[in-house]
Amino acid sequence: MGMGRPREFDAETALDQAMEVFWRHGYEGATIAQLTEAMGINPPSLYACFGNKEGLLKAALDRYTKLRNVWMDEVVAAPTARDVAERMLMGIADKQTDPANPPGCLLVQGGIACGTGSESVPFELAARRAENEDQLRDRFIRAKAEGDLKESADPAALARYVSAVSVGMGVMASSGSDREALQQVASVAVQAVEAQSANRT
Amino acid sequence: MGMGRPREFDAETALDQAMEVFWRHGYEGATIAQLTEAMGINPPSLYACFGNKEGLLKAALDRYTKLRNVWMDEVVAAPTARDVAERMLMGIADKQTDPANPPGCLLVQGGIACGTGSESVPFELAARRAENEDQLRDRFIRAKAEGDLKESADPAALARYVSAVSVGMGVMASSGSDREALQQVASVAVQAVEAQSANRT
DNA sequence: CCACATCTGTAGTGAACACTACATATCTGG
DNA sequence: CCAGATATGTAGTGTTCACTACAGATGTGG
Repeated sequence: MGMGRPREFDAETALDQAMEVFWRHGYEGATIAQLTEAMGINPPSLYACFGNKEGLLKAALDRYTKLRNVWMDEVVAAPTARDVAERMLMGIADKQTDPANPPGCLLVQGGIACGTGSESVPFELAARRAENEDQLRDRFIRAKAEGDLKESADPAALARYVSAVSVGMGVMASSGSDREALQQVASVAVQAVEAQSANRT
Repeated sequence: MGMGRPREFDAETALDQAMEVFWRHGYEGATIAQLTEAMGINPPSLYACFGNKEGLLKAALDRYTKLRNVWMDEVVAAPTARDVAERMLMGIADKQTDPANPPGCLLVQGGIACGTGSESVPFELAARRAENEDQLRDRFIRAKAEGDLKESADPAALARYVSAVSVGMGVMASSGSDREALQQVASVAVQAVEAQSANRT
C-alpha cells in the first residue's frame, strides 16, 4: 500500500507564520483566512495537519516555548539571583521590542480573555507562563541554598514577582512602549531582587 | 411637540452589567446577546443609547476609570513614594481578587490584542492605563522634590515600573492567582521603590 | 384628544466566521 | 502500470456575529 501524496509545505516554516499571526492578533482575533494566507496553504491542509484552530495554536505555542526554553536555560545559568533577574528582564526588554517579531509576548498577546468556546485558551497560556515561573523558582531556591539570597527571602514569591514584571512589560511593549522604557522598568525591578540578596563581602 | 417615550432602564445600572461582561470576556469575546441579557434590555435600546458596541465599551470604561480615579486619589495621598507604591499594589491585590468583580483589571482584560475592525480597542485601554501612570509619575516627581526619593531616582521610570507590576498582577489574577500570591508580588515589588527612597534618619 | 417624538420588542439582515465535501493530483508498494 | 493512500484547490456548509427595519407602545405639547 502506498504512502500517499507528500505534503508540499514545511510544517515548521508554516508554524512560524501562524505564530506571528496569533502573536499580533490574539487567538480569537486571528482568522483562518489570515492564518492560511500567512502560511501559504489552503484550509484543508491546515486542518489535515493541525486538527483545528486550537490545535494550530498549541502547535505554535509548543514551538514558541521550545525556543524560549533555550533562552531561559541561559537566563538561569547566570551566577546570582540578581543576575538571573537582570538577564531575564533586560533580555525581555530586547526581545519584546525586536522588530523581527510582533511586540510583546505570545503567551500574553495570545489571549488573556476569550469568548464562549475558547475558554481553555487563557488557561493554556497561563500554564505555559507557569512553567517559566517554576524554572525561576527552582533557580531561586538554589540561590537561597547557596547563601546568595537572604534567609528571609521567599524564592516562590520572587519568582512570581519576576514573572509578573515580565508579563507587565509584555503588555507595555504591545501597546507601544519602546525598548528604553522597558529597560527602565527592568532596571528598577531588579533592585527588588537585589534587596533580597545577601550582602557580598 | 412631545418629548417621546421615556427610557425604561437606568443607564448607569445597565453600564455596570455591561462592564462586568467586558471585564470577564474581553471586548471581542463579549457578544451583543450576552451584553443585552446582562443589561436586561434589547439590542435596539442598546444601540439607541450607546451607538454601537465600541461606544458601549467606552461608556463602560468611562465609568470604570471614574470609580478608579477616586481610589487613585487616595493612593497618591500616601505620605511617601514607598507608601504610595504599597497602597497601590496591595490595594490592587485586594481589588483584583475581590469576588464581587471578575478577576483582574478591565483595562487589561478588555483586550490586549484584537482582530480586524477592533484595532482601536487596545489603544483605548492603553491610553486609560497611561493616565494612571501619569498620576503616579507626578506624585513621584513631588516625592523627589520633597527629598523623599533619592536624587538619582527617575520618577517616570518608577511610575512605569509600578504600572507594569499592576498590569502583571492583573494578568495573574485573571489566570487564577489568589490574593496571597498577589500580595507576595506586591510586597517584593515595593522593595524596589524602597531602594530608590532616601534614608530616613 | 390629537400630532409628534422617542422608546421597546420582534424578527430579521448581510457579512464573516470556523470548518468541510469533493474531485483531482501525486506519491509508494507490488 | 496499477491500487491504495494521502495532499491539494475549489467551492461551498451551517452558524454566529453586530446591527437594524418596522410596528406598536408610551410619553409631551397644544
